[in-house]
Amino acid sequence: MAFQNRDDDGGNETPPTGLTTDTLGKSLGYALRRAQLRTFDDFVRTLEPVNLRPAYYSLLAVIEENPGLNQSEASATLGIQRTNLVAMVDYLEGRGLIERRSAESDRRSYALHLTDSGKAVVGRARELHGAHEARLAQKLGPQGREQLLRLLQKLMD
Amino acid sequence: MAFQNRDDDGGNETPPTGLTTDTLGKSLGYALRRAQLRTFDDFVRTLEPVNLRPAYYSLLAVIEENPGLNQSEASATLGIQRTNLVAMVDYLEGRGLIERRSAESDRRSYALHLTDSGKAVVGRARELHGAHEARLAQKLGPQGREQLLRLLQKLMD
DNA sequence: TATTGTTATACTCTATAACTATA
DNA sequence: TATAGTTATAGAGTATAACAATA
Repeated sequence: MAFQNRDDDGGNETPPTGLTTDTLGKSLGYALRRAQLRTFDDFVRTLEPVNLRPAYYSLLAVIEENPGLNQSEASATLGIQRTNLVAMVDYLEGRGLIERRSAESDRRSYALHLTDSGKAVVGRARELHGAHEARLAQKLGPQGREQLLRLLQKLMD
Repeated sequence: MAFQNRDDDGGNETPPTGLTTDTLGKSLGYALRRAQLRTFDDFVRTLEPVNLRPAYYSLLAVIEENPGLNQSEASATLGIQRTNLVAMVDYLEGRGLIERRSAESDRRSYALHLTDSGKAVVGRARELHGAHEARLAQKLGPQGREQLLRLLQKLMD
């Protein structure tokens, strides 16, 4: 830590300026945010070969695992607003990765399905995702990853 | 976990739909993102009494700890673009919480300082921030917080 | 030449209100 | 009445290019 602090303290940010950031350096919320942003950034670059943003990949993955679900179910599962999901579905449908099939049981809703092309893309994306997760696991160590998952789960309660 | 899964697996999201989310449920990046968003949301509400967004609070805190720093230093420390910091400084100056003093050594830059009003507000904000951090610590347990900080630090390497 | 602050701009993500067609 | 999908819209947050003043 090339980062001078009057009083010793454990985990701290390492700003490139050499300035003091005691308040933020001691903040768990801030550490969580910075780590998430850096991890997310790596993931965004990871998915570039398939030209998908993380949210779009997550939508494809949910459709793959729950073929025929409707848009309300997809948005609720992903924590996205129904209204904001529309453009995402439009986009993926425009790329020919998914399709809206009119549901026979409820004529208001669409059943979402992957196309063959979509299945191929999500398969390739899943490989890239796996490499990203492996990179994180390597940083954390074997049991560090499980520890982190458990602690993050506690934050969700 | 009121959330059926064919195969047993440890840490998983708990979507309100009952749909399967194996890919996302096993993803550390996704867990990190969801936990950060929830934590951030709590922090946003925490700061409402002082009418400050988290980024503005972090700027006030950095100025408090490094009085006289310039905008480039502030933006680099916080990981914000210089260009995007301008409106933030404008806003806080407009509220009378900080001031731009012309730096004698370098006439291009401003020295940022808290006003007396700014010191009072950041003091109150720090109390609220402390309550937020205490809430997180309670969810994680005594040593859980330190574990999490250490693991997040590993992600930053 | 390089740096500080600045403006303009654009793109993504997110949130709300209101509409339609169905249920 | 309520729900599924949709449109319009607005607010954050973030990113790049270009400029004037100063170093």
